[in-house]
Amino acid sequence: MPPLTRFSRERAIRVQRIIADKVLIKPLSQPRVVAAVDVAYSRATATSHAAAVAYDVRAGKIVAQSTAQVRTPLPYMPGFLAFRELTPMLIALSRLGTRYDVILVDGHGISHPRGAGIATHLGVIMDRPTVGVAKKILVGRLVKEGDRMLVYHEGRPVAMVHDRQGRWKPLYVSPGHRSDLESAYRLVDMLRTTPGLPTPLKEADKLSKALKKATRGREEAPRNAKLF
DNA sequence: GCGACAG
DNA sequence: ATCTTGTCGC
Repeated sequence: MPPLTRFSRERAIRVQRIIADKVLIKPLSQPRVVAAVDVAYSRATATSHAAAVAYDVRAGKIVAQSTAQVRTPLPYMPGFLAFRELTPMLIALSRLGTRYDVILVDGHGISHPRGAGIATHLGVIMDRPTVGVAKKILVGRLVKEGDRMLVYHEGRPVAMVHDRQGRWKPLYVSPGHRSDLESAYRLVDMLRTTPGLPTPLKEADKLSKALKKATRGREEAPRNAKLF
């Protein structure tokens, strides 16, 4: 997609301040269906491969999945991930064709320099509950608080560490939108039955990589539909 | 100036 | 995240 405007760090920061202003922090209700989204990249063709899945908690299985492929618009810049991969995520989710109660996103929510990680962008733009699940800290410092580990930034807790008492690799769970630390953590804890990612995110990860592999070499990079 | 830095 | 062969460990 030929961008409508050139990326501007200053404008992006203004957008993020507006997004952060709209975040709603409140407990999640018990979800019946959990959606998850992930994006894989083909650097050589500048293609982004997004995958979304819907996981039925009671049935314990994936009940829908969808994908989207677009031209990667920007290089990765820490703090601005949403401007790189939000579009393919939104397209994939729009194609899911089933309802869901919350969306898991690989990346941070409010644990971000301006309180507007990709999970927060997605949640605010869709006005739906989202939870950020990251493998590495972007901002803040670790603080032990009783029996758990939190990430504090600018004087407030912005993420909770999920590490199963140090037996698994840690994940950093942060509210995106319409969720809070405690309920987001409990959701991830419920869905993380193996040492890796929570089941829905793991499935979205596998699907995005399978899509990438299936597309390798045999297709031109997506040109992205014109907006008008 | 130096170090940090989701995916 | 991606690229990429052989190699270390349960």
